[in-house]
Amino acid sequence: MRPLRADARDNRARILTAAEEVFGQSPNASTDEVAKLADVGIATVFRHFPTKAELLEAVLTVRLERLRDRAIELAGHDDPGAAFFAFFDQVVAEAASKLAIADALGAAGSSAGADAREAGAGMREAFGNLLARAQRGGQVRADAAFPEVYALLIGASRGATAARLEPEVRDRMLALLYGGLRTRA
Amino acid sequence: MRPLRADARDNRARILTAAEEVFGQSPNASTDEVAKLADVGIATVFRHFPTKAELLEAVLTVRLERLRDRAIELAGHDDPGAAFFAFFDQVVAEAASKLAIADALGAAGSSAGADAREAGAGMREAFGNLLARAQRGGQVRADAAFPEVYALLIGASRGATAARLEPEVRDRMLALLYGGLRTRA
DNA sequence: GAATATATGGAGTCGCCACTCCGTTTACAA
DNA sequence: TTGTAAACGGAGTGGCGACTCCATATATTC
Repeated sequence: MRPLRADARDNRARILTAAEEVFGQSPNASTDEVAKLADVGIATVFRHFPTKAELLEAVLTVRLERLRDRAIELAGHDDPGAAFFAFFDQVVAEAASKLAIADALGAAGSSAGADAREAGAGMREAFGNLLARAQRGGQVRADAAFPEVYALLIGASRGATAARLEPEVRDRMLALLYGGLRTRA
Repeated sequence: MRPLRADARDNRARILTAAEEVFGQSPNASTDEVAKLADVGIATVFRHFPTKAELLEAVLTVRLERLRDRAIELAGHDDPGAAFFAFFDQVVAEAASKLAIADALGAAGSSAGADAREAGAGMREAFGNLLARAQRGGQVRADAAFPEVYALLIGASRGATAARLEPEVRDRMLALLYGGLRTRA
């Protein structure tokens, strides 16, 4: 298929941005709200994303890819333990301010379109890599397998989101959690 | 106000049970479904619970009270550490099979009617009591304050629910988490 | 076993929201 | 320019779901 016309490309990008904003605030907002914020007719939204689900998936995919990139970036750092926990921190912190990221994390594995599923897999792979490095570096318990560590990541994200934690409480919660993940002194 | 007529009392109870079942499966099911399962007209549901929110709140309240009772019961056990972790286990296990309980936990503190809020407070108090005992018994780190421990409970519940964990993964996740909560050997 | 206050069922009503239709506008190519 | 395929906007449309109305039924009271 031919490349998009310039205005169409612009609109598509604006719609995605608006959707991320709107659904970040309240995940079951209406498509109209997205159109309004993007300053675009409703039909335009549906032309680019034929279904609300596809729009949501696109937002989700963007988020997951961003997290994956962050994980890859952190994998280059000197201290693998610090890198691992920094990533964990960041995911949880963003989840707290953006409701949808936690849902994104949850949905990514199971009921989602191919794009989102792929993005989720990429993100998990990058996170798994951070974990493996931190374990080789002796900073994270070697007997902690990926699935349960990932479950903790999702849980901490969703918990922080649901409970609207004060930042200090969130940090103390993570400190307790990290105590379970770290190797013993 | 006068006591309910016998049939009305029955119906009310059946509606509550049906609602717990239905909303446990999918939290945004329609009121009709509840009516169908309770074998009652829609109007009857709305007569007893004038609003969908009130129906949800009633379900939530029942759940919270049940958890509180369980916590109180466990507070009588010999081993306070075991009691604490048993409660934790149970909440998480139920969350995994009943979607709504986690939402319940999350919503209980903030946006909910007076009944649910009160039930939530009662439950948290009972859980706090379990925690305090386990700390006095030297089985849980004394420096873990209630808010972050509670946040972990919610997080673990929501994480287990969202990720549809295999039971063994869930158990290993909890083992890691408990490692952070327990006092060091 | 009436009389009557209480309850009931289910056919409506109403608003919201995902999605479509089509007449108008706009980017691009020649 | 001008022709035209590509995009656009926004007024529909249809369906769903919360909530109401009221004619009927049934518990309770005497």
